[in-house]
Amino acid sequence: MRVSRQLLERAEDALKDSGLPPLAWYDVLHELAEAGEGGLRPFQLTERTLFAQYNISRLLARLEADGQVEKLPVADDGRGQTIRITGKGRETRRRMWVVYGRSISELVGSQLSNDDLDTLSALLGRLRDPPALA
Amino acid sequence: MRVSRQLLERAEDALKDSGLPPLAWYDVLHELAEAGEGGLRPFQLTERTLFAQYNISRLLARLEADGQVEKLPVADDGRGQTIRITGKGRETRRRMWVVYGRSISELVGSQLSNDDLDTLSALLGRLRDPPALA
DNA sequence: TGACGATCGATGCAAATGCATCTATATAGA
DNA sequence: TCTATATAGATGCATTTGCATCGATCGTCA
Repeated sequence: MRVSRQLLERAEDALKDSGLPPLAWYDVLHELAEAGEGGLRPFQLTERTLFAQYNISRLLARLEADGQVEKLPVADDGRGQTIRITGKGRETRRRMWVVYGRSISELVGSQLSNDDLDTLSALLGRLRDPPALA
Repeated sequence: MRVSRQLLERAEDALKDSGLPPLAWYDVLHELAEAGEGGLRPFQLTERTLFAQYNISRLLARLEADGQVEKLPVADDGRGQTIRITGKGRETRRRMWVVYGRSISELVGSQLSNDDLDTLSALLGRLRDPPALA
């Protein structure tokens, strides 16, 4: 927990120092960029990013207000909408990755060998989707 | 990052379900309990917990308002104060640990062997206090 | 078809966080 | 000693989060 908090803080600081938006934006833009032109529904973003539903709702409102994403009605579900990344959004993501990627590389990559990284990744992977608490 | 967020969320949920305060309280109460009767200065808590200075300031105000800690003037520095945990604070920490400790054990302990835990701990340890970003 | 519970997404309000700044005391240097 | 600078901690204000709930549509089942 302490290590993750420290790394997160460093990465956020690096973005801030470069005048870029917070990591949360990156997480969403990244998922949307991977999703391509088809876009994603907000509830899919909620699942993939681990942000709470209301958090995604508001984050998307900010992203839309800033022209990073656009909201499209979805044909077969009157409740829903599809979120698609815009050109500006792709550009933002790219610029954030320059800084974020460098942070990861400096904070993590330079401290551990490739074998270490494989080991760490495997161990942490076993902690994903842990069983529900009793 | 994803794993840490998931674990953190699960632990917070477990505390909430038991009607207990958030993890931040535990972090501070834990440090203060370890410090003993001598207590700690707020800036020491800032260093140890990785909370921002203003965050500690307000967290301590809440803890004091709730009787979990007490603020004492400190002899040799008129600016400062010493924070000491109260009996109630120790009791809160104890009750939180029952739930928090069980979460750790279920979410982490049950997934990894002792050797795995040693390995993980060593790898993460090498990521602590990373070099400043360029 | 009509009623009912479930799901999608938004939002009012309270609490917490982040940022900048402030007050007060301490320390160092002329 | 007097002044300048640094450090400890608090706080006003804007933004974000958390919680509960709402409105709207969907799916199911009588």
